[in-house]
Amino acid sequence: MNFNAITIRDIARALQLSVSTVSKALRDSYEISEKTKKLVVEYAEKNNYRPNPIAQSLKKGHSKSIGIVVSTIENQFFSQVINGIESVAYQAGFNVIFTQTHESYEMEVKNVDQLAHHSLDGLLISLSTETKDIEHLKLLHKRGLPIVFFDRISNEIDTHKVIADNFKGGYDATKHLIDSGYSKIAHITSPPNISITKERLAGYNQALKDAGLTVPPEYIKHCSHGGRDIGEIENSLNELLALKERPDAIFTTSDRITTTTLLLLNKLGIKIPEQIALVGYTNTTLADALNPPLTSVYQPAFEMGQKAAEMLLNLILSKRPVTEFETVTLPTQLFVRKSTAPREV
Amino acid sequence: MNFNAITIRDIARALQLSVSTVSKALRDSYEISEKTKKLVVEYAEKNNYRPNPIAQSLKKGHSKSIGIVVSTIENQFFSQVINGIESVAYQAGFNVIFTQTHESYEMEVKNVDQLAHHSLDGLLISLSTETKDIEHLKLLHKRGLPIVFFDRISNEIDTHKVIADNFKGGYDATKHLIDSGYSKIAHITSPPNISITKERLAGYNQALKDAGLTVPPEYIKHCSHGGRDIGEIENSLNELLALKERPDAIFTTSDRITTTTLLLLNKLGIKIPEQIALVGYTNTTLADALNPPLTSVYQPAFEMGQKAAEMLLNLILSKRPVTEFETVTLPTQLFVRKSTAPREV
DNA sequence: TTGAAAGCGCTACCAG
DNA sequence: CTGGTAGCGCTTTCAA
Repeated sequence: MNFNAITIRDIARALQLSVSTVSKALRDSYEISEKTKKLVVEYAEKNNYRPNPIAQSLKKGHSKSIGIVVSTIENQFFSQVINGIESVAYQAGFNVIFTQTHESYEMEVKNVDQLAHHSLDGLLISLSTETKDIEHLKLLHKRGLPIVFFDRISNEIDTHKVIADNFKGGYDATKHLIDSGYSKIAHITSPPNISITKERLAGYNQALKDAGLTVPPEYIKHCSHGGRDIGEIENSLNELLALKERPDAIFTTSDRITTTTLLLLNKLGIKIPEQIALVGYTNTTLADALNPPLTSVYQPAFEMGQKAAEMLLNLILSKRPVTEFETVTLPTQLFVRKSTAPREV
Repeated sequence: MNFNAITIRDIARALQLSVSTVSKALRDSYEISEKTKKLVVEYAEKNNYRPNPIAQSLKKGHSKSIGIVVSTIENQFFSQVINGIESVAYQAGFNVIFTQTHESYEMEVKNVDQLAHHSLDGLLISLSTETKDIEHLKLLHKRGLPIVFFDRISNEIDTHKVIADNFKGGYDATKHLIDSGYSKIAHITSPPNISITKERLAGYNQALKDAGLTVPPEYIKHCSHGGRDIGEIENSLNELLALKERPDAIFTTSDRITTTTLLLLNKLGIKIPEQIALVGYTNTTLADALNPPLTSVYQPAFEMGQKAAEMLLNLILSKRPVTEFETVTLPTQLFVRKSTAPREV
């Protein structure tokens, strides 16, 4: 409150008391008489006094706020995660400060730096697709900043982590395609350096293997910017469609890649699932209303946010240094819809 | 940085200098010799010194952060707005702190209060659907907190505002339906107390009037929670469908109401637009991929966020009190798609 | 039960 | 050019 608010001093002066007495009275200290307390509290209330949290922060050494770094809020998955984070942070009286990397490593470093030096008590982060090196985080972590990873994590820092079961998500999606009669299954995904890509890809590969299927390496497309621009998704898709051995199904990861693929397929007039089936990771609430209704791998995003926030709060509030860390894995759900209807033979 | 960071004092001690000299050297003051500056700056850099922004805030009286209050981030419109806000705030070196009201007046009051007393430099707000009274904001505004309204605004506070052209959005949508051969046009919208509802409704009414059409009052449905729960949308829709004079088209407002209506209609097996046409406000990027592709009123959400943030920053950074305020109105766009295909007679 | 005073980290004023 | 000191608003010993 820079806008000339009433301070503890003002009320001390008005009541002919000392600053410390007022401070104690406000915090309901046992050292202060009921009478004085009442006097102070009433005056404070009447004049709408609020302690200046900046001063409190400076004194106490913490700011009651946590930072969030995500790639972009304009993605249902992340907005749901943030929603979850906010809900628990709010309950605990913590503020939430957030920034977006737009999948850029440089932005990530800058954001983290800015946040870290804006005195927050903890950091919640999902790495950008470009991020390979996490020195920027290691440094802060070493200096004592509590960090919890979610979604796109790194194993180079020993701390709490929350992820969805990416392997199973990939496995289930692929297996479902196989069970529905598809065998030439392509995969459009994010860059191979980030955790979720590897895990989902592993699930995909395992499902193929378990079914005794093999696919040519050209069936796996990595969008180096995680689908940040439509162009790279379009290229991947076109390349797949141009293959002599054209895939009969596609498994996509991430909201952006999934919905864009659907959009493009529709635009090209390619019938789903008749000409090509589609299953993808997405948290959109509109999967049922899409054309066709889209079989989707859904992640419990809200719960992921809640869990991550809880873990971070634990770290922050813990009296003694935490040395035991856990990685929580949340289940994904496969919602079967028309885009993967059993293949007609 | 509560995690034992290096302070200006540490470096003063290490270099056998005074605190003030170090402070000045760091701020590149003309009073300090080049030699000392170099010494200090190098030491600071080597030891990764960062000024404690909390202390700076306390000293300077501002925090370099702005607060955002929206109903829910899990709505493409708002996430796009926030995206816009963040982009300009970031450029200006401001942090963004956000909270959600979930359309509850009580939450709004609490959030505003919490934010306001968390020492921010300015506030960006879109009112909750429940909000009728804005004393909570008036008070802060009177005390000097810069506020900019966007989307759901109030005229009870004289300040900058950014809105989309809601009247025209409503008018265009309705006129388009009329031009496409529909005449029994219903309207499902938010509660009548919020600005956007009134404006869009006015546009709807005007378009009907201009076409010489009248509709029974039962054609206008207000969802008292702005569509926060599906139930109220479902009820409105069912009531409309049960009317003896059943509407042949529906105009909906807000992402939530629009997409839910589409979902429900699909579920009921009602053909769009054959049995009932649909046009709605929504900022979803998936309108083209919906079943059927949805004619939508699109608001320049990102630009709205940018504009609102710019205005707020102006207010914050302005040396002298601002007394001239403006209300910026951004154009909406009508994207015509299949859900309002010309009526076959 | 109350108050004086120190100090969180920084900036700014005034002396030297 | 450098340093001492006050003070932002609050909490917290320590005395009284």
